[in-house]
Amino acid sequence: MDRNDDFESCSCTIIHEDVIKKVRAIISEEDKFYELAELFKVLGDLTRVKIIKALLESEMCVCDISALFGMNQSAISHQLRILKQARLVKFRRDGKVVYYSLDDHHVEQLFDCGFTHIKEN
Amino acid sequence: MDRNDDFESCSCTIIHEDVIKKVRAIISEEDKFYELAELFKVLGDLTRVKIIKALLESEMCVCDISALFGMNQSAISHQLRILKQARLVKFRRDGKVVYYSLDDHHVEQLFDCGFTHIKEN
DNA sequence: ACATTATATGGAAATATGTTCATATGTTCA
DNA sequence: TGAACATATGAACATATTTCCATATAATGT
Repeated sequence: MDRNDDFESCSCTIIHEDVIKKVRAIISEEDKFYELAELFKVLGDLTRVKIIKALLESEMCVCDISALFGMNQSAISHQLRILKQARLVKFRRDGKVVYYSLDDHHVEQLFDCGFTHIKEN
Repeated sequence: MDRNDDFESCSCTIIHEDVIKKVRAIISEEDKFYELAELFKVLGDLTRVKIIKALLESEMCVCDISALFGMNQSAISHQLRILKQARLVKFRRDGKVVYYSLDDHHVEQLFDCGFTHIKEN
């Protein structure tokens, strides 16, 4: 079952070269996975998850969100900027007030899928 | 300073109370969203994304993964522990070798959904 | 028992991240 | 024009994260 092959980049002596070869292609797609990881990183923060969840219900201004979560306006602005850069939210300005809303409907699907995992464990 | 006492952390005077009321329920579900954010946080790292992608193809031992990515065995072990704690991977021991494999098939769906978002932007 | 090998783990260092504070920007209205 | 207000942003700070190093643990074979 085990193959003893020398492989220079690892000090281990037991390497399954057939497996490595099969899976090696994913390294060439590293950029793709970097983007995916970046997306998940954006979603990997409680404040941002709550903002998205709130925006699933209704568009909201920065001040509403700050009030809703009892958080600093600055903190919310910073987080909205991250969500904006990830193209997850968009905004419209109405006078002094800036309203944010979701820019991607896949987020809901991602959330549902995430919850499915959580519930199964 | 006139301040709305209901929302101590926000000094804004224009608040859309109806919107706040509508969305307020999500605060009571904070634990749920904390778990979701934690899941996304685990997926929000390139090394872990690559490990998962690799394990989608085949079960692999720690050494294989280290060799494949040209990374320290210790780094891989630490990352596998995080994935294990999130119940995303499982392992079996065969002598000295520990083989890791995926423990959740929803991950693939999450990845697909993430890629859909990335492609649309 | 001892050496070897694969993996796990604690600690340290470098880096990344989230929040707050102070302040800037942009808009409205007197 | 200038005051008031909503939002944005840079800097600073505290905390979290990732990797590496050294070493521990576990399994195997001599």
